[in-house]
Amino acid sequence: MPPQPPHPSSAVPSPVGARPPTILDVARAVGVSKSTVSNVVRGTVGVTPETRARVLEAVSRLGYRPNVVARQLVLQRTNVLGIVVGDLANPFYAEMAKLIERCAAAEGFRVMFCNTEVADEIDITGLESLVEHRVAGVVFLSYLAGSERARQLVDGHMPAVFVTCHADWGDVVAGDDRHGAWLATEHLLSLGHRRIAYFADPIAEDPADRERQSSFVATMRRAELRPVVLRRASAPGRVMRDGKEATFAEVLRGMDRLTAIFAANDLTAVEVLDAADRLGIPVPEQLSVVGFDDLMLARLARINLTTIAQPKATLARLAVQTIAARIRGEMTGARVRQIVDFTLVVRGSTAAPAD
Amino acid sequence: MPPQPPHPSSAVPSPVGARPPTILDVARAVGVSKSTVSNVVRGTVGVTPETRARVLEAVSRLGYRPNVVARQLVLQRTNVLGIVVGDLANPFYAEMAKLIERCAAAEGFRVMFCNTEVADEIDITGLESLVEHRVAGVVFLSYLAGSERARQLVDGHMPAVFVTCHADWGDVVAGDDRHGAWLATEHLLSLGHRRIAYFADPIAEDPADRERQSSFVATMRRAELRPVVLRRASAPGRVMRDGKEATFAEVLRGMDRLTAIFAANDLTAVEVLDAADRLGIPVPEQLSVVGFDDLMLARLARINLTTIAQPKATLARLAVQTIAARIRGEMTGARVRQIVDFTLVVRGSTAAPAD
DNA sequence: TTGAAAGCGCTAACAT
DNA sequence: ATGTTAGCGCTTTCAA
Repeated sequence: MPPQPPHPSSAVPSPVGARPPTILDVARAVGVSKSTVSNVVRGTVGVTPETRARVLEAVSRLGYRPNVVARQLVLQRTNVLGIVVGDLANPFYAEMAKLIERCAAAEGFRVMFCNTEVADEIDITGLESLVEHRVAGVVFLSYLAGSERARQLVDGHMPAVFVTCHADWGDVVAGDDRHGAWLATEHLLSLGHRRIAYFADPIAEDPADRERQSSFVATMRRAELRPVVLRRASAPGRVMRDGKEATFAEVLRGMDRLTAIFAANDLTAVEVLDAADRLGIPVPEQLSVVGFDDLMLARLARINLTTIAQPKATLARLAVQTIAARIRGEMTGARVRQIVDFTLVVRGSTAAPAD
Repeated sequence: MPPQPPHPSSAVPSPVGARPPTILDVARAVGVSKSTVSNVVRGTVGVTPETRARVLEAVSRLGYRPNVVARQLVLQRTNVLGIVVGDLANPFYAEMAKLIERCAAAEGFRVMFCNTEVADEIDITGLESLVEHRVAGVVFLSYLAGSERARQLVDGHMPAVFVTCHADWGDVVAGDDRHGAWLATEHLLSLGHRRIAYFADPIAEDPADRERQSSFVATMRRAELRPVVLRRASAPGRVMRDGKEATFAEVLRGMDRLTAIFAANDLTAVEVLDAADRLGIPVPEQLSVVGFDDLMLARLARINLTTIAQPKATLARLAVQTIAARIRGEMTGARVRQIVDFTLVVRGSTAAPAD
């Protein structure tokens, strides 16, 4: 669409006026040296109240704002954190991104986002750009192990923290996925379910997903039950079971006669709810569903999903505190794994099986 | 929670090694001058293929990456866009943020987010920080008119574009809220509804909300019907009607005997669905609901919300193209308003009224 | 085709 | 208490 005619009341917008005043402009206006202005601006001691007042007056009169770029160059460090996130449109990452931005601001850091899926070995231009901007550290909200190029770029150059994901070359802040999956599976078992399937995340089968899956399998085996693992097939409404494609209906009603499904995350769980609705299978009467993440969406009356809640605010806080401590050099030595607890949130999508 | 003991296999992480190589390191390694390296790195003409090859070899051997901070200082401009967003946890903003980040990357810009609610005259430290970082331009995803301080900070210093929000001092890329509201209201009218209410956004009653509301009122008046306007009260399940507080049930079943509600946005619409569900009022049989935005969540089978779709990808693209053109000086002169079309998406939350 | 040198705006050590 | 000065890493004339 071509630009519309100008708005009636429009003025010429910001001719992106003369360059913003520098510290030298202020110094000249007051009749002092750059250093004095610098000292006032940075709030260091040793400036006469009277000089300080004159400087501050000029600062506000000229609208002076320190040029962070110049400061960063001379200080050899930035106050910018790089945030690598796989998909901001995924509410889980969006919530985490917001929390991290808030915590970072509280610690005096700005954030630069990069929506590149680091899974992609090919396109890590986003990360490269972050590194070229000399971000003080990188927070990975998603990271697929074995991204050697990503590691080369960051490791040894700046601190990295992995939040709800894992790598062996940086600090990790994550939940205990094995425990979470155990909570979910145990909840279903204690309700009396025996024929339970795990529905893997069709998008990113990352280490977290694999942990959840293997913990589900182990828990089922311990109960002497046969674990079934499903994943979405190419076509909607179709799933893969043991490498063989089938319809959702076949799996649910067929030989497995499933009474419960534990989904890798809430988004996947909602897909399961949708499929069940379409097939006329009532939840939770005929099918119990458990999700993972406790997205806002799981709380909606119409969804009302039993799920495993991640303490997002805690994860974000720990991640930012950790990387801030590394950046400030307050924390040195071996990398650290901080594991937070998941909790089971029982809502309306689970009940005792009918048979 | 205190840091856990180090991971068994942990090595000391990135001692944040020696400073990254500079252009001078490369120059010395090859035995040429800084300028030559600079010319090679930036791909300018006039370098012997042979020298170029030797420089590139050293670049990759030393792992040299240009320092964008230094480049920005000398060039007197950055390739960073500031994005001001009210609430990243709101899926609409999250989706827009993602799209804008993607478009910006395609145009060669990085983005720096700032989750400050610009409504807040008090806390615009986020915007201040963006300005101090000398971002090349600011994209406002939410802006409440009258934020004089925000205007002071940005106007006249760098280009600004307002996406799905409005201000009279920058370019605007938005949908036609009046038309969208007309589409929604007309849809309900054509289904036969006569007693329809508008449910205002309880959070941010911004200009877009007011446009939708006044268009709803005008459309109703044109049909010689009485427009009802509701907004959420302090307590859940309670609403304000004409300044008087009432329960949702009273409003729906009481004197207004509403058969349809047009909500300011999808999130508000979902609140209405929740309330109706709790009251045992079937949707759409007893109550039709229309939302606005077409969030991913509106598509879920369990929500299945009739709504007005914003062309988010188009909005993001136009916004980034516009600000990029301003930054590059390709676009000068009066500010521009680009208005995109909304479309009605009919789903299962609307039907003809029962009576 | 390549090199030397100035300078972007700021901080910090040192001098006054 | 304030001023002087030397860079931070890079781009960009201008010379060679």
